[in-house]
Amino acid sequence: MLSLQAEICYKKMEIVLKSKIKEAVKILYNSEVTDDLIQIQETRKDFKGDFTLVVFPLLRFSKNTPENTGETIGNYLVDKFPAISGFNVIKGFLNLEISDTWWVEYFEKMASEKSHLENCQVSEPETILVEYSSPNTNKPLHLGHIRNNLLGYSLYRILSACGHKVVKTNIVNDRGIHICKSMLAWQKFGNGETPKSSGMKGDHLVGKYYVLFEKEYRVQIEKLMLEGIEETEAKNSAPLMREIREMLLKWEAGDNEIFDLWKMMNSWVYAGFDETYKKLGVDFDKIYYESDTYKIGKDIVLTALKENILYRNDDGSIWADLTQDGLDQKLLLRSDGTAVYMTQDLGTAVNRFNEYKFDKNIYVVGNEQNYHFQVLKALLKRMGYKWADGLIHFSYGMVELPEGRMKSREGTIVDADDLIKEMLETAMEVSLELGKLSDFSEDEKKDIFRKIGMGALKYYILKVDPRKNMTFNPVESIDFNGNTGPFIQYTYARIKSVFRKAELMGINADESMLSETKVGTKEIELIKLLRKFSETVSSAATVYSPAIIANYCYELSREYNQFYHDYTILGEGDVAIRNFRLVMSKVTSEILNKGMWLLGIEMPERM
RNA sequence: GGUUCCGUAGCUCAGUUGGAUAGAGCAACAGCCUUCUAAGCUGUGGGUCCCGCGUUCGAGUCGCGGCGGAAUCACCA
Repeated sequence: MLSLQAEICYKKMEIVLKSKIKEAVKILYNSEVTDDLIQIQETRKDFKGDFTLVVFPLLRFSKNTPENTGETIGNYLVDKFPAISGFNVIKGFLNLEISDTWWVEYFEKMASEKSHLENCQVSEPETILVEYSSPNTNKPLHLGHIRNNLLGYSLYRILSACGHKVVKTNIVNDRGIHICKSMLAWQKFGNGETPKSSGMKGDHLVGKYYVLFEKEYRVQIEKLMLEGIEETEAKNSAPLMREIREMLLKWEAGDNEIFDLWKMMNSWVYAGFDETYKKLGVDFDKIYYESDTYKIGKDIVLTALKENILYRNDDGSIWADLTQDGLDQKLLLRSDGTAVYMTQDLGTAVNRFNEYKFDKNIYVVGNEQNYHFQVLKALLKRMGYKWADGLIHFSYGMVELPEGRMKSREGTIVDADDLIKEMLETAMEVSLELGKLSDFSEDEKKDIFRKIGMGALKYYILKVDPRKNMTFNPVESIDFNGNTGPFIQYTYARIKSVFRKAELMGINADESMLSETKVGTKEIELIKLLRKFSETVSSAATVYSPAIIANYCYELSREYNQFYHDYTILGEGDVAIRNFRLVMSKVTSEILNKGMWLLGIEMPERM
């Protein structure tokens, strides 16, 4: 065992360095420095050293050149701090070299950790609701929903990993005028078609009638316009529009026939959604239905009206005036008394707070709804709900195709089920071509194809900064080389393969035997990268970005693959070095596995 | 028009609280499998970080002004 000073906290070398530098400035220049002036960063790869102190901010104390200041502080640190084995100064940068001994001891502790998430735990865990998916029950899920679901689910795992109590919720938009559209079309043109009779997945069947409604509605509008009626008027007075308005009224009045129809068609859709969710590997702890919460919303609106927070228009509609908040007038109840989107969201939020007393309620919803959530928060605050500060709109960017936006009218919507199917097929084709799985059973193979195909899809979407709009290129998405999910899975499978062979040779990775080894620079590079895992997870949780973890896993895989290529592990004659490399491989595989797990991506043992 | 977000290599994307010579992948070209999985590794070429001004010892990063793009401002959700 090596003996290092107890004060060297293995978790945060930077913190120790900071205090040492503070001490140095005090003794050398007789000055007190504040923390923000001590800037420590990792040394860039093309320079010698491990940590770098930027000396520019300290010049005001040293009253000397950057070079001399760096030199003086460097000498002091090497003298007083055994973990620092040397230093060099380039321009205003003091590059500190940490001794190999320190790195090895540090790595030994890391290797003994079980989850590698020990350092991510927050001191004050919160109750956090994550709402994601929020489908409409009138059409199947598409590519946009996939991004939503993957982000929401990953966010859940990341926040949970940091110690928060996270509740996955889904709000199903199962009521409203748009739902009536597919119902009406089915009633008129369906001839009693069911998922069973047609063999169609329920959500797709309902979606078919929604599209049919839009088509017929369009025809009516155009006909009216030919008769010289203006477009807005035509849209309002088209017979189909009148009919769905009536239907919505009947629905809100609880009309039996309409209600039964609604229940039946929704049950078809839910069966379809469940299948897709299962394939995506996402689930929910609590599902809310707008049909339950819109009434609460209505009550809230009427109460607020009495309190003069809202106002009633001449036609009976109820509005909020948010111009003082820099927003506009917002309709909350239609003149016929039916609810709108905002009405139910008010109800849902209040309902949820009463149920969970959450610290945060994160809405994973596209950035096209930024305005909606601004209004929602402003409204709730105005109504006196203090917890509204805890509402967070996790606003992610749109998914576009290389040709531009997906448009239902042009039939460019990428269907979730189709896409998943395609990914799995491609994974199968590529795998079979490489022919590495010939000794596997059909079921085992299928499972591996699924992991690879879904891994590729999930990684492709999650590696992009969630806030940014992204382009989904179908050709690129099924590429398994380079910065892709399968690349990371492959790295993992490779390590697993090494361990299978090691077992046959009767070799074990022994974490307790690391200290006596002499390590190479490549090993230390890897240790440095492995060390960054927990801080990567922490910052992913802070800024709500699975992409940070995705890119970290990629970087780690690249680094490991270089190592794997350049050095032999099991063939190494020096037992201590062989063991060191084995332990390092083991930790790498554990961290890759955990990192990808946080993204909701499964890792195959072989591929 | 108002508000919000975005603009980095041919394409898709990284780029920590402002730090050193801006990085990957894809695509193109040239190499590396009798040795732990070549879904890998190495190399070459590729940049006015949209433009301008400002703050700073230092700006892709911060501020202001342009230009370009997206979203939104519905009795749709």
